Amino acid sequence: MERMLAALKALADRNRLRIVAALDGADELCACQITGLLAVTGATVSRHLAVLERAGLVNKRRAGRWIWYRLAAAPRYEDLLIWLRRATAGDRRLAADRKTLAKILAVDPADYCRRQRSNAGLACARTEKNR
Amino acid sequence: MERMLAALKALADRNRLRIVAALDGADELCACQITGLLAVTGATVSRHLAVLERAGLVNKRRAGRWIWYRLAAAPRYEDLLIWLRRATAGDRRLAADRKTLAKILAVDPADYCRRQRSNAGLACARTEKNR
DNA sequence: GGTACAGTTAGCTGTTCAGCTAAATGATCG
DNA sequence: CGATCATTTAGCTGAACAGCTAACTGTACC
Repeated sequence: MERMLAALKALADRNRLRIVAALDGADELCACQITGLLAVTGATVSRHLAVLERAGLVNKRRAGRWIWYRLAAAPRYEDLLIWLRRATAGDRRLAADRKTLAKILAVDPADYCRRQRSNAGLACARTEKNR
Repeated sequence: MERMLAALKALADRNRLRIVAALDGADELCACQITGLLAVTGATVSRHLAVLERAGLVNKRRAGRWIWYRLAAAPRYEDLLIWLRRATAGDRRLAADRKTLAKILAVDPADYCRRQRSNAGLACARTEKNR
């Protein structure tokens, strides 16, 4: 029950749900790309990713300076993800996220991270409002 | 996304998860029986049930003095419940709840509610600890 | 080795929320 | 009607937690 509750609590947050949906579309993203997508601080994203990892929902992989995250292939969460996909099917916010993510993925990750650091407000970030 | 988040938040609480599991076993329960099961205040149970109802997870039905709750038959939450059943399959706490619930259901509801009011600590309540 | 860089951790603030008690509501029964 | 009973609402307290800034930890590149 604890593990299950951890998973539900991990998903019961708007930004973490957006992260999971994004990872479900693109299969691997670095923390920096997710930061750009959500338009929140890197520190905040880092904590969200830690919550998702502790719940066993995502895995991380270090590659040099970057850390890449992907959805965990846990049979335990198979049905949950199936529900999640259906329930998010027509969602506007997530549709917008997919468009933003496509723009982010079109750029080389190294360039994207550098640009994000120098210029806090990117195209994707400017159009989003949190809360 | 809002409705979905509401459902996830509703389930991301130990006692509400116990309520849903209980309703999934016995198909209809009155607030008083749930209060006995969880061993918390009636006021607390009432708020939990309101959260579950607002999320569309349960329905209520008034019958005289009592109010009966049951799981909503919403296709929207079908897959979620499927996952929930599998994920809770071997859970000890919920197994204990099922035993307690059997005892509660063995008594006439009217008697049960009256007895609960006069004597705060019932057999089922004494053996449970919250948090 | 020093600098720059990706990500994390620490510490703060404001909000949300689960639990309680006490008062209110709605329904039955004498 | 008045009493009683099942449930809800109001108001409180303490814990959990999302967001931020600033300081730290590794890693790569010069």
